[in-house]
Amino acid sequence: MLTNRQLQILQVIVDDFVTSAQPVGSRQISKKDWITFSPATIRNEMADLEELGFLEKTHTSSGRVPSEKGYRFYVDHLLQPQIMSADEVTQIHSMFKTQIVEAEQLIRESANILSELTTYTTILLGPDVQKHKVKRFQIVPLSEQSAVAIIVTDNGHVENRLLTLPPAFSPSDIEKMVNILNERLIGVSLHDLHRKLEVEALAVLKQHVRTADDVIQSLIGISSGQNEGKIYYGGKTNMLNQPEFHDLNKVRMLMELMEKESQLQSLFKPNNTGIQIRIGSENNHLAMENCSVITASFLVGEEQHGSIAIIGPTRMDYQRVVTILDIMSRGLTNALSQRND
Amino acid sequence: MLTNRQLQILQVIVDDFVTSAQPVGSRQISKKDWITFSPATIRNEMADLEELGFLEKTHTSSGRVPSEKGYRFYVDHLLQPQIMSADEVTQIHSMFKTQIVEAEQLIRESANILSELTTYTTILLGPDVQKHKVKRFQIVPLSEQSAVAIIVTDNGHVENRLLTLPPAFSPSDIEKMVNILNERLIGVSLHDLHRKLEVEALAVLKQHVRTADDVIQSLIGISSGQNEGKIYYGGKTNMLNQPEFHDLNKVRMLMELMEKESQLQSLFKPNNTGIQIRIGSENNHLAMENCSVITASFLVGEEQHGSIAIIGPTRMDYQRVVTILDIMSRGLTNALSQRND
DNA sequence: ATTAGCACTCCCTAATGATGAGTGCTAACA
DNA sequence: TGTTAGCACTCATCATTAGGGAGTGCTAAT
Repeated sequence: MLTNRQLQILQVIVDDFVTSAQPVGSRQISKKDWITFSPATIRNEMADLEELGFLEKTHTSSGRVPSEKGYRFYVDHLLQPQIMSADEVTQIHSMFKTQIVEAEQLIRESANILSELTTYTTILLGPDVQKHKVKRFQIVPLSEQSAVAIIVTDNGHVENRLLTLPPAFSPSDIEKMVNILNERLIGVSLHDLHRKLEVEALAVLKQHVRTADDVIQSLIGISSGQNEGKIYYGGKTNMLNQPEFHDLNKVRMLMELMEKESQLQSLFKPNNTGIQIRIGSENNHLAMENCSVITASFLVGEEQHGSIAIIGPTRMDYQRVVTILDIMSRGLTNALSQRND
Repeated sequence: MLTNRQLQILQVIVDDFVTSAQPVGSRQISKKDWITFSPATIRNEMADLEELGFLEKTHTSSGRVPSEKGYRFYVDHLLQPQIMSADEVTQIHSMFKTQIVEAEQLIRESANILSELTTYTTILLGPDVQKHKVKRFQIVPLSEQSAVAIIVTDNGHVENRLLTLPPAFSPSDIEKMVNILNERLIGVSLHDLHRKLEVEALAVLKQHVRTADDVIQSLIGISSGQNEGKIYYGGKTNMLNQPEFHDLNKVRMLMELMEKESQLQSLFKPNNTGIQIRIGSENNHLAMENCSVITASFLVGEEQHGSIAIIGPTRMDYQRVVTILDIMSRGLTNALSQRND
């Protein structure tokens, strides 16, 4: 177990390093007026803390830098709720107070405000579309050969796809088809739709409408199309301001990672509710070795939830981000759940 | 007017510099086996070309580098159609040969292939939504208080927006409303829709449906929402590989520019058809001082068109990009116009 | 008109040394 | 016994220096 003095020192080192990005030395620590012991004592304690794995040196005669284990300990035991400036609180709340506009607009705005306030990068994952349930099918013919299929889900999401109609596919065929689909598939989640279409609907439709095969195939495409929630970014370029990303290679790896939408879910989605912090290698990804991710989730309606991830260097202002994220996720839950009652 | 020899030298310098990114000296030029004169002669000619403003030196005793004027002359007079490798041609054509999938998918894919083939960054502006014409209105109620309004356009684009219904807005009210809208507004372009809704529809609707005010206001929101075509990116990180972007500040400026969707239209949209090249300061933007943009447009259906922009350093392989872009824009026009017949 | 030769300029790199921040250790102190 | 002052040592950083090399401009010879 760490002594009280060691806790103090660890705390100062993390706090100082987070703001200065410079290794912190014994002298610097001793200057804090609530630190009563001398640099020499601090040096001894630091040597111990290093032996225990909480601190590291960048070279033999440098000051100390928190190790991953150090950060981990810090966020687990040393985090203190931060007081935010009145301005900032207003900035967040004002967003939620405005007449609730389009949900998407709100989410987009949130991502921006978050990255503005934190100076880090925000990734906001919209609720998983797969859980939405079908509310209505619709097929709108465009010409002899083409039409648009539309699926409206229970919470207002709209999926659509262009269909190529088989020759001699009449308007009445379309009507029949839409009716059958609406009879049988309302309430089915998009996730199940794929299978249901293939197994049940296809058989029934064939009885009523010839040449429905191709059309159904296209419809199936809708459900399997984009199978994850939408992704919103905020402050993508913020990371370029962090000294740890003056290395172009790191920047490139990170950017490439963020372009690959498929990976984002696994990397940035929290595995349960509440605020979660993943530090450096805990992210299990080479490009994120020097990054920490703080995630939170918010509710949309009753079941569905989106998630927010803030990505910064491991030398991140954890306290601040945690408080902001907490306020923000609650705010979003409020705003997005009341609209669906 | 430039002598034949000067033309040759300018051409070699641009070609060499484009591939090597190093200032090219007289000795290097004389090594080309179709160059018959000596380094000394070349030096004299280069001095003349510099005086004329086509070349620059990075320092007193360096080789020469093309100036903007040099590039401009090069693209205007020295560009020769490039022969592409069979592999590359196949890669492009194979994309168009596959069963025509979703238009959006095709465009997205194009952006990726383009940036892969060119090693530069691609910005692809989808057709201007404002020109689409309304094909069908639809309002799908979700609950007592909310509904989704859907507008399908003539070429299959779907716009949608959540509506908050006024209290006691009955299903029959919705039906009435949809009917009126469909009667009056089919064929109107999204661009005009805004005004028509405000001026004509509002008045008529008020007569038939009380409390339609708010709903109409929301509908108006659809048309004025995103008023430009969709934007697709390809190879955003490609520029990081170019030596001229080893400077983090330039990278940041460029990235920030590309995030600001509002600016993209004016910067990357060609002002008429055909392939256009804007070099360095011709882009009229600080962040693009060291960049060139090559743009082309493609047709979707009869009137509408999207545009492609390739962004690279001024030291860009103009010949190659121009040929690729030409193939690609024709291909896209073909693929996207036949589907609408 | 072209070219060989040569002095000159300037970038780039590696080597050198001085400076200073910070440490670990030892011995003195309370 | 825990704390602290003192000191030798390490290492990054920065400025300076020197050598090498690529390339030019000029002049004189062809």
